[in-house]
Amino acid sequence: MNILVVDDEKEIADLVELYLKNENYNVFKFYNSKEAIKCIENEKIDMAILDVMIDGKDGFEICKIIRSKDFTYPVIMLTAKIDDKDKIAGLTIGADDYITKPFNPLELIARVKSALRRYTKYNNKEDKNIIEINGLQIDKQKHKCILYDKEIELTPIEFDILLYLANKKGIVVSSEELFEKVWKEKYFDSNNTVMVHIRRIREKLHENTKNPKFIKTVWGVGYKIE
Amino acid sequence: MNILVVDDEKEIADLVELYLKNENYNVFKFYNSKEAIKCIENEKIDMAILDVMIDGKDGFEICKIIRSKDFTYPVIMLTAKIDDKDKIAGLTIGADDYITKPFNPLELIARVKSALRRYTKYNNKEDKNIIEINGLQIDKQKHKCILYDKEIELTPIEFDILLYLANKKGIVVSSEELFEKVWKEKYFDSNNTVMVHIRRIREKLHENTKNPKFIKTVWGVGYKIE
DNA sequence: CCACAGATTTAAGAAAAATTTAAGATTTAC
DNA sequence: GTAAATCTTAAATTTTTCTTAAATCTGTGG
Repeated sequence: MNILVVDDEKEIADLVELYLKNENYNVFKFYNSKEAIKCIENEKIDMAILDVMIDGKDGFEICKIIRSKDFTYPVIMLTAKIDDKDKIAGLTIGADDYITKPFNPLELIARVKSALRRYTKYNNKEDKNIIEINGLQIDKQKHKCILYDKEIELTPIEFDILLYLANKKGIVVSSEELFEKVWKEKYFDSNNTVMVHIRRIREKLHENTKNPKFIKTVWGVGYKIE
Repeated sequence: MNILVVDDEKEIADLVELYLKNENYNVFKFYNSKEAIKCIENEKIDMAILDVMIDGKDGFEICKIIRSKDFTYPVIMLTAKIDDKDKIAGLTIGADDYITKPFNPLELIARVKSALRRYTKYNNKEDKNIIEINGLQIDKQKHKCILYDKEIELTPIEFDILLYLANKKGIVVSSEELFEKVWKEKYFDSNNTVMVHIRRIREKLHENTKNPKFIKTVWGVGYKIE
């Protein structure tokens, strides 16, 4: 992991470098913005730690440059101020976190790790938008359903039913509840439309009729997915 | 842990999101109440942080909606005012805590953690949804019965009978009471349907016929579980 | 130890719940 | 405005569960 560190206060920059190297990160350290900007263009950077440099505002500038070049890695700003407004300003130009000086070394490391964790996790998968159950992936955002790497085409209602069940993984849901949540209407008796949809979903998921793997029937109660 | 954040001030919402993500919470963030309300219905939320939005009162409304849908997760309100009356109003509609802006990030996180700790402790797993008796677990929500880590498949009536007995652990229940509670009908004489069900439950629980471990017969009175 | 009331077992038919099917209605997309 | 896709309805079918009733077993008091 390569971390860019920029601070015109030599002591601070050196200290940050020390802590990071201690954790086995590779550090590109600069005391001015000019060289740092070159580095941004030429090296593969995974994260930046920038001083806001109260007077010169170099830190903010560097952050803007990073984002303007479409790099998405995390940027942490260092500042002497403890003003919330400053934080807001920094964050709106694309910084991910803020650390006020003087900082606790452990806090620095914790935030660095946390930011990297988030970054790599986010860059790994479309994470939170996908629910995974046993090889069945439901992507809420893309409104897609993937079974063992093959997309299953579901109609809107089918998708909603499956999603509702998946969100309640393991919990039994009655036809009535399912109907009222998906249709947002009152349920009336002898309405087996939910059942027909369940049937079609099972068909599309290639469920074994006698022993479904995903949508299970709980007699006298409802359905559950697990 | 999924946390819903709603604030029409983008900077504040973004800031809250940042701090929460830093602590590895999953955040659903909205700048308006309309989408947020949809989210409440469709996602599994563990906590909400809402701006009171002094003028529009959207925050209060969202809180009311959450409670009206019987969600019990904690709700924290954000407000610029430091007016005690507002606090009282908020708390009476079901908010759990109050944070005044500008807030200290550490305070925010501390309150979030504290509220979640309280909530999850109260809602703790074996909570009121699982009854345990001697290695026999009855999970009402999942409608499951587990004996020594193996699931036992019970029919609806069997499940209800076992659950009724388990809820009255140690207390003797007559066939008549059992029938009327489970079937919700009047009991008539020479009705041995309850007994047949008891038999099948015992069979499924692998009860020793001569000396049942769970459902015990109290001669001339009824059954009890202990 | 016998009588007998209460409890259990059994199996088969009845009932209830879930599934399947297909046709017609509705919605959506072009 | 039409065709295709999707949804709803209703009836037939299948599956599972429940009830009944008769035969059998068991604990209790005389």
